Amino acid sequence: MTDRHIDVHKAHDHEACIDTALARARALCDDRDVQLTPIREKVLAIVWKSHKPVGAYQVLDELARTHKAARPPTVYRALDFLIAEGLIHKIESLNAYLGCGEAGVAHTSQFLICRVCGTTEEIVDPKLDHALDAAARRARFTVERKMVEIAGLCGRCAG
Amino acid sequence: MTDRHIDVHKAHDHEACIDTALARARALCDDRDVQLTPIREKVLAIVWKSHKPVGAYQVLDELARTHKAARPPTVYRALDFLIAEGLIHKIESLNAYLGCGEAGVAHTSQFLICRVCGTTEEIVDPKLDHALDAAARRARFTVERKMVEIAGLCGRCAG
DNA sequence: GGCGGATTGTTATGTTGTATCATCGCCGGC
DNA sequence: GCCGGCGATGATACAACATAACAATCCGCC
Repeated sequence: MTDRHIDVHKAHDHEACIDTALARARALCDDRDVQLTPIREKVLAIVWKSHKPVGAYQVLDELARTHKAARPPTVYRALDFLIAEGLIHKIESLNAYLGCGEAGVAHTSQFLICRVCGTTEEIVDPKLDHALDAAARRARFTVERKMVEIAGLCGRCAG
Repeated sequence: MTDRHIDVHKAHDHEACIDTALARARALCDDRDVQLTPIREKVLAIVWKSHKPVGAYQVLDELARTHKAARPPTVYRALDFLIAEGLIHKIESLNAYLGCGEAGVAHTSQFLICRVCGTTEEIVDPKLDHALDAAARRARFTVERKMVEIAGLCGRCAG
């Protein structure tokens, strides 16, 4: 496999980004015997159009261009499916959705969200993950879902 | 100062909890020369009625019992003030608000949210905080706001 | 007395997310 | 062949969360 950990802040071949994500999604759904239907795939492609979280109604607007019957439930059902399959994440502090760069790999939601350009980078930091687990264990808490969202300035926007 | 790190999952004198929070808020606002007006204090008291995050419209319903003119902006303005002064936190994954147990002390938002009973514990974990900073630094990211929300089962509900 | 800033009142609207029931297409059992 | 079930989608309505914009009020201060 090629290195998927690209720097989202730098110029890169984003078409390839999207293609990789879609191909990966198809493979994962196939493995799991779940259906990546045309609607779901279109929604996934829309979410992947950038490295910025996208709102559900923004997805709806895009989807409606090629799918006139699209309504809020159409979009939310697709988003729910994609989240359940680990293909996208919800960014809670923005009520928006972002393609998962680590689909198929167990990991925690950890994000760096640039306040200026909106670009949101998913990071995978085992030490941070371990610190989360340790904190929960200390409080006798059984972890089901971990959310880490760090807002601020990306290197490009700060520099 | 008495130990304010009580175990929110255990039975405790919650009236004292509220009183402490309100007294602390009054003192902090006084120090800072900002006004903890009756509306703001009422909203703070409502948020502190439990250790579960409370929605803005739930606050509105409560507030309206004693303050007929209350409307959504009334509540959101009070909540915004309380957040700005560090007296409450917003729990992003629930769109709800929780009294801050560490008001006046610089700290990161770190929460353990029980899916069953709703009780949400604020934790202050310097190691976790450091791990967040380290992860951001590694990505050349300037941190402005850190949010950690861990959802799952509290010790009581896990059995 | 009146100016200015902070707070609250008031109305309307924008944004995000769900409930509910109907319909469709497919596939396997009989 | 057909029928029953299931997963997916269509369609309407509504609930929940949040803000815009402007008016009115209060209060300290010159």
